[in-house]
Amino acid sequence: MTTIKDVAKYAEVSVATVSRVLNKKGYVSKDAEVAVLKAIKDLNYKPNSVARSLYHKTSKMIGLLIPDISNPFFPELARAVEDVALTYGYTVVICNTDEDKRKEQQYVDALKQKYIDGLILSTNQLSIDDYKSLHVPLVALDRSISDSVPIVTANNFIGAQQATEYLIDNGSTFLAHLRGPVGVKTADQRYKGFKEVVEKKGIAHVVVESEFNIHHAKKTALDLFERYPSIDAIFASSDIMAAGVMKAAKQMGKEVPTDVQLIGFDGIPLGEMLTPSLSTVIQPIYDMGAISTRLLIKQIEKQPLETLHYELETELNIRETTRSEQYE
Amino acid sequence: MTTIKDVAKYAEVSVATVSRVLNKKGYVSKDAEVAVLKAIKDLNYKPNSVARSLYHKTSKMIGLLIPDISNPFFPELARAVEDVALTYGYTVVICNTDEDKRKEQQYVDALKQKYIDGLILSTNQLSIDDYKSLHVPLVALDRSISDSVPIVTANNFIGAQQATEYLIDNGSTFLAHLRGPVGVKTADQRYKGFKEVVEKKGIAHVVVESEFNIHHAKKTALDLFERYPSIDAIFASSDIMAAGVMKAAKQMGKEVPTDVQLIGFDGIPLGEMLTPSLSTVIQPIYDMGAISTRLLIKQIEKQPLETLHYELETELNIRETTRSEQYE
DNA sequence: CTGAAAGCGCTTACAG
DNA sequence: CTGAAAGCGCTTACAG
Repeated sequence: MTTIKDVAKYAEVSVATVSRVLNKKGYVSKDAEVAVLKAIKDLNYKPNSVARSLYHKTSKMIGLLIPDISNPFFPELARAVEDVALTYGYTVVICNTDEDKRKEQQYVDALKQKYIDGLILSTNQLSIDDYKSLHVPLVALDRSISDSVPIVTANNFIGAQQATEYLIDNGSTFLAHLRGPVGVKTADQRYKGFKEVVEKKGIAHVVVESEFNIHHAKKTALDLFERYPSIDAIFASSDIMAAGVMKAAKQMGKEVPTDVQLIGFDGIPLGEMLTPSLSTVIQPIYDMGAISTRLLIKQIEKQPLETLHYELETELNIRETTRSEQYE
Repeated sequence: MTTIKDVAKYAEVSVATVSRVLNKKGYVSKDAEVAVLKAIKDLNYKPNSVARSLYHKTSKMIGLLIPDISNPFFPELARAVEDVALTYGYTVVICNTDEDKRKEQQYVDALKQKYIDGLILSTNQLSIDDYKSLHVPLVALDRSISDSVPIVTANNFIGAQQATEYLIDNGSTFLAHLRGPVGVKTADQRYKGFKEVVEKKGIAHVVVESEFNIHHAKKTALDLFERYPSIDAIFASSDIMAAGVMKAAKQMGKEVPTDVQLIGFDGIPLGEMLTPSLSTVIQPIYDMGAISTRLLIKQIEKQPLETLHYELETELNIRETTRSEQYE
C-alpha cells in the first residue's frame, strides 16, 4: 500500500505538508498543493484510517446493537442505519445480542477497543453505566435506556387506538387483543391504547398475552376462538402474531375478514405477502433507523440536539383483513 | 482509557514485558508475569485494537457485501456470518450494495483503508481484480466471482428436480415454472432442474420468467392462469414468488393445493407464516453463511482449504401447499 | 529473562 | 509557508 511517505517523496515535500493538504488545514502554498494532489492521484493514495484512528481516538464506525437481525423487524432498521451512516462516511458494525447480557458485554468491550464513535441500542441488557463507560454518544431505538439518552420510538399508544377504533367503526362488537409480553414497553403501550378505546366506547373485549412469535400466537388465538366463538375482531400486537391468528382462524373455519376482522402492528413486508393481505399499523421503521443514526452522528459531531425524545407517527394501513363498511 | 504504559508502571516492568505476557510470546519470568497479570486485572486493562491493527496491518474485522439486508434471504445469512465471526473473535462490517457498482467500490475502498482481514461476497458488480486489489482472502456466497475464489452454494439443480418430481408424483399433469431472471445463476440452475425432469417424464409444462418480487410474480401468475386454466401445479423459483402465486390463485378462485399445487424455493421464514403454509425447497441458509465464514477465517489464518466449491444439499419441506397423495 | 528503541501511518504543535 | 519531531498505543527484533 502506498503511504503518506511515498506521496511526500513523489511530491518532493514533507509528510507534514501532505497531511495538511489531505486535511485542508494550515497553510500550504499553491505549488505544494498542486504537487501533492498530483502525487495522490498518480499513486492512487488513500489515507490509512487505522493510523488516523490511533491519533484521533475515533474510528468513523458506529455500532448497532440489536437482538437478532433475523427477526423481521430489524433488517429494515439496519438498512436505514447503514444508509445514513454511509452518507456521512461512517461504517456500521452489526451486533446480534440475543438479549444476552454476556454477549452484549462482549460486544461493548470489543467496540470500545476499536474506538467506536457511537452506539445505537435496540437492546438493553446492561445498565446505563456499562454503556456510558464507552464514553461515546448513544441513541436508544425503540427501547428506553435512561432519561439522559436520546430515544426514538413510534407512537404505539395512538397507533393502537386507531386500529381499535377502526375495528369498532367497522361493526365489530366483541374485540380481542393479543398483547405482547407484559413489561415490554411497546407491548404495554399498545395494550393501553386498545384498552382506552374499548373502555371508553363500552365495547365487550378480552385481552390475552402472547409471545411475539407465530406459534405461540396461533396457539393463543386457537384457545381464544374456542373460549369465545363470538369474537369478531382481533387486534394483534405484531404482524407476526397476526399471521398466527390467520392460521388459527383458518383452522377453526373462520373467514377473515368476513367472520373476524384482523389488524396487526409493525408494517413489516410479511403483511403484504399474506393472503388476504394484512391490515396493520405501520411503524415508520426505516425512518426510525434513519433518524436514530442522524441523532447519533449529530452528537458525535458535537451538534446540539433539539429534543431527547422523537416519537414518530404510525399509520393505519387498511388492506384485506378488515371489512370496509365505512365506504359502502 | 488505561494503556500498556499504565500497566507497565503499575507492575514495575517495561511495556515490552507487558506486551510479552499479553501475547504469550517470548520469555517472561514467573514473577513478572504474575505482576503484570495482577496489574491488568486491577486496572481492567484491555489492549487497544487500533494500535495493534496499525502494527499488524490486520483488524479482526471482516466485511460482508450483500445486495440488501432487507431482502429476506439475507438476514439469516448475516446472522450466521456474525455468529461464526464472533466465535473466532472477528467483528463484521455490513455493506448493502444494492448491486450498485459505485457503492461497491466505495465500500471496497473504505474496507481497505481499515485493514479489513477478509471479505464475503454475495454481490459481484466489480471485476475480480478490484476485489483482489484488497489483498485479503475472499469467499463467494451464492455467487461466482472467479475460479480462484472459494464458493459456497446450495445445490439448486437437484433441489429443483426434487420439487418437480414431487409435484408430478402427486398427480399433477400440467406444470408451470415461474423462473427467476435469465442470467442469474441460481435461477438458471433451478430452471434446468425443472426442465430436465418434465422433459424426461414427458410432462406438459410451461415456463415464464419473473422478477424475484411478489408483485411481478403475482402478475405473471395471473397471466399464466388466464392463458392456461388447466395448470395444476406451479414450481416457483423463490418463496416470495410463491407468495405472489398464492395471491393470484386466490384472485382467480383457485384453491391451493386442491386445484393447484405449489412449491417455492429458499426456505425463508415467510413460508411458514403463509396460510396454507408453503411447501418449499429449503436452502441451508444459515449453514451457507456459517461455512463461508469458516472458510474465510481459515484462509485468513493461513490454513489449507480442502476444496474450492462447497455445494450444500437442499431439502424438500412439504407443508400445506402440496397434496399428499403419496401417503393416502 | 528484560528493557530501550524503532516502527506501524498518520497528525499537529513548534520553530523557523 | 514548511519541515523535523513527538506522539497516538502497540509489537518485536536487538542487545545485554
